[in-house]
Amino acid sequence: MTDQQGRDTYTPGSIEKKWQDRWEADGLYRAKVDWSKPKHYAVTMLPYPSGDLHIGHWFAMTPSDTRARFKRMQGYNVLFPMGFDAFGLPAENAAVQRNIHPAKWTYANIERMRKQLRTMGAMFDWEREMVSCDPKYYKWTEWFFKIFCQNDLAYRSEALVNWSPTLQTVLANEQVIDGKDERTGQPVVQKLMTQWFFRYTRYTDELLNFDKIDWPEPIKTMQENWIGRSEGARVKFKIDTATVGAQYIAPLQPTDSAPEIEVYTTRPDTLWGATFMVLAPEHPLVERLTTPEQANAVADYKASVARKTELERISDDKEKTGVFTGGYAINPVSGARIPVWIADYVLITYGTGAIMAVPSGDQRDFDFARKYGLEIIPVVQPDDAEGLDGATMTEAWDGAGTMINSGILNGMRCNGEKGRKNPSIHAAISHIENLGVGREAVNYRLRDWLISRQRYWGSPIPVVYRADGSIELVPDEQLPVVLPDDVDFMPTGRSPLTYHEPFLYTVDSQGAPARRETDTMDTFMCSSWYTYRYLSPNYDKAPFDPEEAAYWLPVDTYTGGAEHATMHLLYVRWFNKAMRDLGVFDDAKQIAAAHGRNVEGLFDEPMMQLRNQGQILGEERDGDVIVATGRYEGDKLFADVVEVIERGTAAAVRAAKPEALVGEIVKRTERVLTVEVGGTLRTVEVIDGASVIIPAIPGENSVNQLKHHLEIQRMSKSKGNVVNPDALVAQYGADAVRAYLMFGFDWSKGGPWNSQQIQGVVRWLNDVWEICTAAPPTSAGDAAGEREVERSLHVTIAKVGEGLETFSFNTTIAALMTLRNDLKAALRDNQLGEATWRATLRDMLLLMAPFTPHIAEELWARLGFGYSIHQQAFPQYDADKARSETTPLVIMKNGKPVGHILVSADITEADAQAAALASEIAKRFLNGGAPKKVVFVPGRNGMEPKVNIVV
RNA sequence: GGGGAUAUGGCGGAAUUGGCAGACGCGCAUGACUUAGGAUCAUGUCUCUCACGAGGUGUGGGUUCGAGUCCCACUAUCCCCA
Repeated sequence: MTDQQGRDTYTPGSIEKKWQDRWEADGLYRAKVDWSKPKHYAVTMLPYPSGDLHIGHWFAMTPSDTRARFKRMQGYNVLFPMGFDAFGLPAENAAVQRNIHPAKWTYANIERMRKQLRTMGAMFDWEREMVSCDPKYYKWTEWFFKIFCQNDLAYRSEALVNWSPTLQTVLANEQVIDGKDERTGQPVVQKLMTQWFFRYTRYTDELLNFDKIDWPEPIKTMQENWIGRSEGARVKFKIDTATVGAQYIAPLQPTDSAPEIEVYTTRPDTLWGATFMVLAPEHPLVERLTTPEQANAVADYKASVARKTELERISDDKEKTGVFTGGYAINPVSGARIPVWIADYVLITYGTGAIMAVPSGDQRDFDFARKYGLEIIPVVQPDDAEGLDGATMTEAWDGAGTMINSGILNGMRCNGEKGRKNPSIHAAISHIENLGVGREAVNYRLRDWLISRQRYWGSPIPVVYRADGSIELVPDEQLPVVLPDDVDFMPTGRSPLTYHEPFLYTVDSQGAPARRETDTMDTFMCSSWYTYRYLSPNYDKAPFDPEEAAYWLPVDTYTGGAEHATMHLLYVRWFNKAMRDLGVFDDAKQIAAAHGRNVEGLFDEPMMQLRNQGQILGEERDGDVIVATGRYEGDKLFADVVEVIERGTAAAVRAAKPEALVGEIVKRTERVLTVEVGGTLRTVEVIDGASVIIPAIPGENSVNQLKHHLEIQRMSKSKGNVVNPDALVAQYGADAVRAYLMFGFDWSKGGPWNSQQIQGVVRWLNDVWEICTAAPPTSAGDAAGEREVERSLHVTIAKVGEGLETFSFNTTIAALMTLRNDLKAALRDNQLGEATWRATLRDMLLLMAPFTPHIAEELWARLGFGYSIHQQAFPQYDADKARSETTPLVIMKNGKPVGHILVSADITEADAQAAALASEIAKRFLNGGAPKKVVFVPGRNGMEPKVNIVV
């Protein structure tokens, strides 16, 4: 397109596809091992192929691409691959609901997303693409499972699962809403089943060490809390068989080992205050402890607990419930006979599944004891209280104080610290170890990684079960165990593998009949090693080619959402350590050493630097303007009629109905609306059964449909607030979308989409286009003006280089816009000669190339520079050129700036103080008096020098 | 419940070791060019004040020559996990 002057106008549609095709045809972004160059391996978290590229993908990937491009211009050999996390539940749901095979659905989505991803203009090396549901990928997922099994990193054990009695199947956590199956609404119960686990806990201590990696502090803190290391003791409580004996439903036999309940506690010093015990209802000793009188109560309670989710069980806001088993245990230090209860707030999967309850020291135990009338013995006396009495105390005390009622610990100091740093704990551990009733122990909140999924669309577990129940791993030469294609998705909710006979019935290595494992692996398993597969997605001798790994590993920069802090980002670290210890990196290590790389600790961590981006939310919108009528109680209106009206008619309606409340909804919490009426906020509660009238939405309306002001939500199709990147690219071009996503947000925070603000970058790109496509200036230029532009350019080079290094994309584009402003002003004033104009545009385009690769390449070509701009070096920063000869000297009075004078940029402290004191500004407030103090702040990093005069 | 974070104009957001708060942009206002303007250009835009000045980064304290930034207490909001 051309404008009135016959010049081309900027039409991204006509240049972007052209360059994308050319770059691909030329293999411009192929990354090949080149030991003569430093490498940079950048990865952005791989997408799930949901079928449509989302603006969130653009927000995550294009800034990562920009930084990878920057690294390339800095001289690194950069690998920036892309792939698909292609196993998972949505494909299976599509199969059930729409009768499409998961593979077909997934591959169609991948094909579509590949096309969409190409419109980003990113430097992905597509020849390295991996797809996790491809048998040549999951062959190695299975292989990893095998080597973990062979090295005691995988084992079978029981775990609670969500079991649907109606469907006779297991449901994933995300399929269970409020304890019910999200599709059928039928109740779900917790059931113990045998499943596969990885020994996550093997590496807990190493996972707590972050010395080698540059990861965000919040992520490290979250991983630490997630692992939850605590120090304390394991203590054994004997069951009181003497007093209850054969009354138990399942009496202990003389041959049974000593009946004991083991607990873990971080506070062994409070052992004397343990007045009862609580077992998880699923604890194996419960049956043996239950007396006939309590049998019905215990059975009923267990049944009710099975219906609760873990979340419901441990949330503190609900009242604790429990049932007495009828059995007793013996407190090992005090000898007291204490009752044993079961309660839902104790989980079988955590610790030993049993706790000693110290009501005087733990609020949950305290509440429980008060509710059921159990004894409370205070054992730590706070310093400001005296004569604590279990019968009258009102809350538990877990702080510092003096030990009381605690035998040999009496009078000892409890300093409130954790572990052996606390003298009372230190003494208690020694005591119980001497008595032989317990030992010091470290406990982790982290549990082993449960990888079994009762689903079809996942990597098979390469295991067969022989007739005698023994387990055999499928031999390597039979890998991968392939998912059968010809499966029926019956709407039972069960995995079709469980009734696919050719898959199910097989033979073991001796030819004897055996059954295949029908569970598949957690998809987090697939995404735990994809960064290695990128290196050689077609390699068939190992998960990756050691020649590639020796050069590229580890990942230098990993980017993605912080929501993966404790799941994916911990799994990848665990996996990497397991791989290292099983020798998976040994060949790569040798090759790397042969090339002179320092291999010490090279494979200890998978990703050296991690940065997180935030999330793009739906666009903010205005709230509904409503007319509410009803009954006032003070200032609050209980409305029985709420009607949404046109914004413009509010004043008229207000005049016509003075008794009604008319205004915009700024907030809504359930049925309570906050309504802005002429600048003041009013509260409206919409009563039960009130009529809500929303003319735009026909039919019956509910209070939940009222829109409130600035409502920001995650984008979703049902909310109708999805921002479609394809449409934006068609309208503004990929470069503008890339630039806006980087400019309009703090990348680490994200925020609500705003469809207006993209105009800023659109204007920027139009300006750059015009500047670069205009005829060269004919003026000879003006030395001072050219110097200013040169200075502005070098300030920009510094800011862009620094901003890209630190992922500060928004300030970096702001700097480029400032350069645009300076350049435009200089051109308008005819200050630039052709040589300076050309040199400045050259560097400006180089600075823009990582952000807006297409327009930069196009203008680069039009200005006659050689293809390709993306193979050029980043402009060299020259501090002398960025320097200005004079600088404002800020004069401050008591720390407040009051004005400035112009001085030489390299002014000395003495000169600056003298100049400041002599200035008219200072004289005015000094009034001839002497200053109390004068502080000089030297100028640095582009900041002006300052003189603070204290009066 | 546990954990992580955030709070700055009408809006998105800047602000290096504490050193001119509001860069850059959106929007808005005024003017110009136009048949027209949702295009473009120019100027302005934290608040109060004609001005001189004064105040100002969720609230209340503190440290400092100087605090958006550091410390203490509080309030509100968002995210994650179980």
